[in-house]
Amino acid sequence: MSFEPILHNVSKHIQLNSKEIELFTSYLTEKRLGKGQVLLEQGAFCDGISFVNNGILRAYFLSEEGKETTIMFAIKDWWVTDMFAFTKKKKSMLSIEALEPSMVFLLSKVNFERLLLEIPKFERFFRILMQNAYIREQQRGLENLSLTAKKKYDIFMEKYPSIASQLNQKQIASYLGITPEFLSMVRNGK
Amino acid sequence: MSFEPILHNVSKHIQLNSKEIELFTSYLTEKRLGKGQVLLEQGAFCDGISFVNNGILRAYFLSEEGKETTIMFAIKDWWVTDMFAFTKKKKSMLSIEALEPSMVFLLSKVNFERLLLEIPKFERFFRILMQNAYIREQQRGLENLSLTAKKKYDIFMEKYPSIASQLNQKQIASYLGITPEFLSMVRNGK
DNA sequence: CGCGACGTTGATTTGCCTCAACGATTGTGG
DNA sequence: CCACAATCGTTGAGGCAAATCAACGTCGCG
Repeated sequence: MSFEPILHNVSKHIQLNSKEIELFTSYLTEKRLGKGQVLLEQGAFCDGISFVNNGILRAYFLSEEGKETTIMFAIKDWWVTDMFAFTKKKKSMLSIEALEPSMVFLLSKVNFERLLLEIPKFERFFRILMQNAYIREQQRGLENLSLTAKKKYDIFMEKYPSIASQLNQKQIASYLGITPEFLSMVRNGK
Repeated sequence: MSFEPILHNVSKHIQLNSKEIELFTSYLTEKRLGKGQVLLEQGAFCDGISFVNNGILRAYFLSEEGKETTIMFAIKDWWVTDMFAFTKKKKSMLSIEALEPSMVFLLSKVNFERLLLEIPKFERFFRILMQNAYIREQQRGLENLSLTAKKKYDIFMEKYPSIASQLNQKQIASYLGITPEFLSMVRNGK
């Protein structure tokens, strides 16, 4: 169990001394997920925020009509949670599942709050994280409103090639907000 | 020129002493905008982040084909900027205009950074702000991918009645990502 | 080997767009 | 205060992007 990847991630924005590192890592729980295993279930409470050490996760919303919409994929070096449920202490809107065997470090809600109090530098860290997440979501929202499926697909492939290569068509389609059948058309240029 | 509204906004998440209040307010610039006047122009550099004291602003993207997509409306007590351009020091993707005579307090990029260094509590404040913005955008993105125009309209009207009442149909349509003509259909249930 | 998930293709339908015409409302100069 | 233009909202005809549903080939895996 090496903390190197998560510490490297944190060090992108803030510097920790050895005492802080010790405290921070003591707040983390290692969690291993098999393929298809669920990290968070829609409707359940969201106990924390996870850093992906390795593997690949998918966060998605399942509508009443049974339609799945993928909110995000998370690979190595990404943080993932249902931020709404996490923040507002409401039941989760999203499910998060492992698409491949994965390992995450879970920072529980309680430990998250402790961490912010005890090492205020983490306010800065998460401020930057949230700011970037906000920018990404806004950009994606704009693309979804203004672009055609083909262009959205091209952008996705260009932006996240390492993610895309691990996904099947159904998963990509559910991220783009189109059907697998139509994605097939788009890809083969019919 | 009263700082009361912006101080009240800040006090929702952090407490400032009188010295900090003095420093903070010294970093703000009052800016008055006439109806239709532009706060930020697409392609220009984004000099700061603005708190809306009164009035109503609209942030939108203008595509090469001439199609406008509204990213957000901002009324009293909201913060608004092109977060992408602000953060990455790139040229602005968005324009921001006043729909009515408005007054904002501008916190310049330089002062923003100074503020974070000099009063680290503001890291917390903006962390919470960004976190909420992220949640909003993610939710909206989900709605846009999974819902029909009618439902999106209903949700918008329910969520932001005080904003909606100040908008004409073209503006609402550009926020929902549909044409004004189609919004007319939706409204009159044809 | 055979079954079930995955991808492809086609026919039909639907949600929304485009363009154009036309009333209603607003604003403005005389 | 009126006349007229400009903007705004409505309606309709026709078109296109994407959905739906169904059939079928392929492949990996028990």
